[in-house]
Amino acid sequence: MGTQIPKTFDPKKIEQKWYPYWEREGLFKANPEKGGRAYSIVIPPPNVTGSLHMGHALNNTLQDICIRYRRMDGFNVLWMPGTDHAGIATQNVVEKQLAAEGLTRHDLGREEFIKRVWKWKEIYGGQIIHQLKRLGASCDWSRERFTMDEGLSRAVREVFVRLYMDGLIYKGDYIINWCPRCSTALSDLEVEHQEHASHLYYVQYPLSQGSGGITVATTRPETMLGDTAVAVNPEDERYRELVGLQCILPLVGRALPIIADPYVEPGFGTGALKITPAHDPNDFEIGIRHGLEKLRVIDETGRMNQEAGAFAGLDREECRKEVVEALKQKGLLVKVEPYTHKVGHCQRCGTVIEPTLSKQWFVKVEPLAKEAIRAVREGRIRIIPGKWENDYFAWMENIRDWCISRQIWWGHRIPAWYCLECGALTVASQDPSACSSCGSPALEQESDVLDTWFSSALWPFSTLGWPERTRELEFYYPTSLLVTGFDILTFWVARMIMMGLKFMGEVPFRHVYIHALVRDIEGRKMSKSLGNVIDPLEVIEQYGADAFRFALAAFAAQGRDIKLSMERVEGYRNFMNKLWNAARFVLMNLDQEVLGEPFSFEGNRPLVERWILSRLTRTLTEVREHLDAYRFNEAAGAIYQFLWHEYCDWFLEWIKPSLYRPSHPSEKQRTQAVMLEVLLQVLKVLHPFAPFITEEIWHSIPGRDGSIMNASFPLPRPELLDQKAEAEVQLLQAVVGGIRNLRAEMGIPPGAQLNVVLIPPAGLEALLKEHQEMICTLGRVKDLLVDSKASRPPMAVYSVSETVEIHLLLHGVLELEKEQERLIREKEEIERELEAVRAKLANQGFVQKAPAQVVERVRSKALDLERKSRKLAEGIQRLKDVVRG
RNA sequence: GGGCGGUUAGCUCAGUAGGUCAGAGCGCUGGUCUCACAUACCAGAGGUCGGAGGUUCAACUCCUCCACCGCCUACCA
Repeated sequence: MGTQIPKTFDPKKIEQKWYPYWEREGLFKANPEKGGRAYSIVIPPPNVTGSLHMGHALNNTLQDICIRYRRMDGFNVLWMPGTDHAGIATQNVVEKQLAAEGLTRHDLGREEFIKRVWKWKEIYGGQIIHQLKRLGASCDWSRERFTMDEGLSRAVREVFVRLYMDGLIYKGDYIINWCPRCSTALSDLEVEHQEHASHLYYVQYPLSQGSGGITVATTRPETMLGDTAVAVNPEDERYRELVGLQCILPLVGRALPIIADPYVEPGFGTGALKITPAHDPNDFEIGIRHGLEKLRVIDETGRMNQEAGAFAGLDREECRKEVVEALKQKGLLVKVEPYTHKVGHCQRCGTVIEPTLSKQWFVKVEPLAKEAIRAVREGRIRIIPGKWENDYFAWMENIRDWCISRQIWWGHRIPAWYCLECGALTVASQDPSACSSCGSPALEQESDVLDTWFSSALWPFSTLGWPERTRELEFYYPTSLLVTGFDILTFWVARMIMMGLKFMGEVPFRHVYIHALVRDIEGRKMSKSLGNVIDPLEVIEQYGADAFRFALAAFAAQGRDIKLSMERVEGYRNFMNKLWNAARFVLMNLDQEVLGEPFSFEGNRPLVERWILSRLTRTLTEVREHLDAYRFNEAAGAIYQFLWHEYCDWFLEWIKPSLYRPSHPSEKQRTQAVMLEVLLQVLKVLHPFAPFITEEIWHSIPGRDGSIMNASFPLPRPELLDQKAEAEVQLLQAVVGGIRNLRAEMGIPPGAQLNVVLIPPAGLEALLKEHQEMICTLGRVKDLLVDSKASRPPMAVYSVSETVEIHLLLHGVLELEKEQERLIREKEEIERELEAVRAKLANQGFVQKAPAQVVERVRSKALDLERKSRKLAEGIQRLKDVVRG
């Protein structure tokens, strides 16, 4: 007999064994020179500061499934890995480290600080890469990139310069989102809005002329120090006479014009709005429309500046209190109402954003967005599930210019130089030695760096070597698929599409698969503050990477978030163990001869073999279809169902007698060959989901050369489909099920001997007779009589399954009354069903309008039920006869 | 304010293009250590598919309204 493998599956050992093997053998390596059909994915580069969380785990599991599937299916595959320098996030981490030493980045100076960040990156930055390896990710690590690499930095400069030359990058004074903590500008996307319970303050602004005043409502009284107007709606009757007059800004004494602007909602507050163009985006717009002065009163650190007069030096929050107090004393605070509204916070540090007037660099996105919309509209890119396309369009159609400059140090420094002589700007991809305008060598580079997402936007082509025309670019671009979460659809995906179209003249990827969010079991986002984070590495530690990956795939139904808990992974750990033991069984029952021979699909086969091969074929077809459509859960489910409930529960049990007590050695070996072949195919189809265990089992079967990764992904053979065999087995299963059910209902222990008489309709007699042994084995029957003409045995319990009468002979006394009741209950149930079916058939509309196929199906169901009901009636009658004597 | 999504067995969820789709896993109940597996095997209970209308011969599946929950987004201070 065959090889022995351990009784329970130990994931840890095999994970440690196979990942290094794959790397050593170079099985993840991509080579464009080999040609063939290209299939490529670029990884969404995790932040260097990051460590693996559930989102990464899901994201990369799905990518790995796609990649391994295509690789086995004969594609020339590239999975391009790398990390993102994550400007603000990384700078924050290192600054925190410095703070622990009592230092700030300014103590070090720019150059030293950047050195320090690089040093940090070398030490801690690779963490997530190791974690991805634990998961089994089959990236081509030899190509790993970092967004601050020399090559990628060159791409960044090149893109910046070209966009600038095309007039798509400009610098200007605009109101932007300012984080006083990070001390930098942020794009709109980096601002998170949260509800705040706050107050609405009503403040009286006295008129310059005569008595009276105008009351404005504001949530931010401190900004009044920067007010340069008061606005009302032009349609508002209440204020019509005041428009054109002036009022006095309290506490400051400045005269403010009262203007009319349609933006003002008459119904909100008092209908009068104070205008602070330098600290509110809407006021800014109004300011431009009316040519108002823009007066900054809050500085980079969130404190009031000199313009705030008496309040200068105060923090924003402090100042609010003081202003309110001062107004109260002057009797100008009319009232205060509680008010809840949304306030912008810094995505990275949570500080309240200060909208501030500032000189920044912008990308003019509209022309780029137009092309990007077209690419999706025309189907050159497909977003899956399709509903996300709406979000994409909605965002792209209302897109605003993208603020790309950041006032931090860690990142791609903007390739623009100011001439200290003439003030002209030189933008160049190479460091210039002289001013492009006056030729002076006295140049100073822009100190701002670029938004991190600027370099990420280039990722699909910068990682492939752009701006060089590399073989990689030629062969692997456009990439085949992008797998990502919806949260960065706008941040990243949309921008990659814009940049890809602009600089490669072609979309960056064909498909975008948007996966769900992983939540905790109660549906809450996993977050450190909630303490509900499940660490992927702990899951791997406990249940193994394969079980974890399979679980994630099985939960990845399109359009719904995943609620994950350890218990749910456990079930899939059990599945892995099931596979393990099935393999163990196969190995224990393999003859040497079988291992030597290649499997042949030809020849006459007994029912059970035709059946399992047919079922396998269906499973393979389904798995391919589901994977091609990104229905990972369905694909996983199909494999699970087939392996556990068809291969293990029925096939292996069914063939045991012929393995243990074969009538001919050749039959045994033929069966063994099928048993082995089906297992091998399952291993291959399962490999993308569970790479470690499948590799381990693959190698434990003698005669396998090399990695399962080199095996080809099974192609279904349609000639193996056998509907007749499936129908016949279904009937046999029903009969076995009927016997088991009777036994359980009668409370007969599985050990007890059973005698059974089956009375089938004449047409089924041969089939049942032929498979008496199977029925006996699986139904645990000792003596079985199959005879369509047999008379009903007197002392027996009775059931009808698929028109086959099942009589279970009892040795003891049959409680006739009870048995009668049981049959009556069963009959009633059948009758209820029958009634519904009959009503359907009696409905003229149904019979006339429904497709013939459907009507036929209902008719035959009615016949079946009638037959069953009749047989039950006969059984009941017989019992009555027995009782009478 | 706008948009989107969810509401199916005790729990977590499938149900792809209206008619064997009322399903799975876990949990539960009863019975088994049956020579691959107790991380297992066998059997079973359990849902008028959120509510109300409508379309249709036929609706969990399409339409309308309502309720609750969640998300995204926005220029009502």
